[in-house]
Amino acid sequence: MPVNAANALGKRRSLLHETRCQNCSLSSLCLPLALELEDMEQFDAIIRRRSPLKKGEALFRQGSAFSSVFAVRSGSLKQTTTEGSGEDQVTNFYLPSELVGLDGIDEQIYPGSVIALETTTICEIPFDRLDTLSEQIPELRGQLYRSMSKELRDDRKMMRLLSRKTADQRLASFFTSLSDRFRRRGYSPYSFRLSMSRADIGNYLGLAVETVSRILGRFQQQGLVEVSGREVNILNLEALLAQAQDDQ
Amino acid sequence: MPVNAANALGKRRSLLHETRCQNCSLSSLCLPLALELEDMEQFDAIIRRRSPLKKGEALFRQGSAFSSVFAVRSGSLKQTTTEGSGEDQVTNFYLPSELVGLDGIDEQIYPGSVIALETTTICEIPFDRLDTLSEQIPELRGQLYRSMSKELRDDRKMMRLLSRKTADQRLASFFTSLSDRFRRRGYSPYSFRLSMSRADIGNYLGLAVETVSRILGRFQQQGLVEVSGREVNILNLEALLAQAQDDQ
DNA sequence: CCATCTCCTTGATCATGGTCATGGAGGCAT
DNA sequence: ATGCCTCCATGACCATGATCAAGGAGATGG
Repeated sequence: MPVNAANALGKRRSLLHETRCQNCSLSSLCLPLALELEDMEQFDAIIRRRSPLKKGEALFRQGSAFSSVFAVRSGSLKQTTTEGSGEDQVTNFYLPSELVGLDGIDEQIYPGSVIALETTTICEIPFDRLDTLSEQIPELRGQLYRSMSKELRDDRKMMRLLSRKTADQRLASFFTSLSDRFRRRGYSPYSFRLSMSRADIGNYLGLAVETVSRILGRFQQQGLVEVSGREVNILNLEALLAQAQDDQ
Repeated sequence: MPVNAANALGKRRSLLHETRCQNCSLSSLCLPLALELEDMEQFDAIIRRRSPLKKGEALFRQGSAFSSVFAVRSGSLKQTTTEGSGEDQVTNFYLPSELVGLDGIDEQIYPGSVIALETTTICEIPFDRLDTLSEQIPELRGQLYRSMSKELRDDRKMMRLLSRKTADQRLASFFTSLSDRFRRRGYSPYSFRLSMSRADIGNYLGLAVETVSRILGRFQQQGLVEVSGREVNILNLEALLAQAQDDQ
C-alpha cells in the first residue's frame, strides 16, 4: 500500500535535511514570526534549504555577488571582513534564527565573509523573491524592517563596548549576551559550549588572545564562571551582569 | 488680481521653510532617489517639514516613542546613547540627505538621542505611512532596504576602526570619510567646517579629547591638514588616506 | 600510539593612549 | 570693554592591555 503524497514529500524533505517553516522550532524567532499559516506557506515556498556547512566552510565570501539572505537553522557562524592587506576583523557571530547577509543589499555584494564555526544548517532566502513577497505580506515586510533595525541597535551596543569598556567589561558583556541569546532560544543560559576560538573572541572584542585567556582565568578565580576549554558554566550571572556595565 | 492657487501654495510652503522633494537639491541622494515624478509626489505628500532645530536642540530623546524617521535637509546632528549612569557615547554624525531613526523601528523606541550640532532643518517621514507607501512603490521599498543596509555596512567599518586602528588612523579615517561625504554632496572635499566639538570627535572615535588635540597638532606639523578651530583644510588627502588604512 | 599542529595559558616587558593639571583662546552676555 | 564659560592645546605621569616568548593541552591524522 503506497504512502500518500504528503508523506512522500515529507520523507523526501527530511532526507534532504529539510523541514518546513511550519514545523520549525525557530519559527517564533525567525523571519516568519508574525505570519499567518497561509502566509507562512507562501514564505516557505521561496526558501531553499542547503546541505549543511562543515566547520570552516564559507556560506559566502567577501566580495561575492549578493543574491540571498540566510537564516541560521542550527549551528553557528562568524562574519569577518578584510581590508587591504590587513588582518581579518570578526564583526559578528550568528546563532540559530538569526538573519545573515542583510548588509549586502546596498551594494549587491557581501561586504564580509561568513564562515561556519561548526556543522551548520542554513535556510537560503533569495532576496528578490523575499522583496516581492514583502510587498504582498505587510507582516513579513515589517519583520524584515525590524530585523535590520535590531541589527543596527546591536551594532550601536558593540560600538559602545569597543570604545568605552575595559577588557573585563567586554568579556563579561560577551558572556552575558551569549547567555541571553541561548536563553531566548530555549537553551540553558548557564551552561553552553563556545563554538568560536579564543582568537575569534579576542578579535571580535578588540582584545589580544592573551588578554582573553588571562581574564577568563581571573573570572574563574573570582568564581564567576567555570571554563574548561570551550565548555562554559556561568556560576554567578548577577556578578557578571554587574561587571558588564560600563557605568559607575 | 489674485495669484493662482499653485503660487499661493508655493509661497506658503516657502514661508514655512518647506520645499517639495521635486525641487530639493538632495533628491539624488535622499530616500526618493529612485522614484519617478509621480511616485515622488506621493512620497512628498507624506513628508512633514519641521521648523529648524537650533544648535543643541534634540530631534528626539533616547527612550521616546518611535513614530517617524527623519531626513536631514541642512545642517548636521549627532546621535548619542546613554547606558545606566555611564557617560554618553556618540554613535553617529548625520549630514544632509541621511536618514535618522531607523534603529528605532524594532522596539518602537528611539535607542539614542539625536541632537542638532548647528541650525538644522529636517524632513519628518511618519513611518507607518512610509511603510504603506513602500508597499505600493517597489523603488521606495528598495531604497529603504538599501539605506538600512548601508548603515549596517558603515557600522562594520566603525567596529573595525574602534577595535583595530591606532589613534592616528582613527583621526585620518574621520577626516577622509568626512571629506568624502562632503564631496558626494557637492561641497569641497578639501575645505570644510567641523560642526562638532573635539569632545564629540573623541567620544565618537573612542579617544580622549587630549589625544584628538595632540594628533591634530601632529597632522598639522606633518603638513597633512591645516586646522584653525573648527575650520579644516586638507592639504594632502593622499597621505591622509594612506594613514587611514589599517593594513601594512 | 605517536607525531604534529593548532589552540590555549602564563610570564615579562613595553608602548599607546588615558588621566590629571594647567593655561590660553574665543564666544557671549552683561 | 569685562568677566565668565566653554572649548582647545600642551606637558607630565601612569595604567591598561599589546607584544614577545615559551611551554602545555588537546585534537587530528598517519
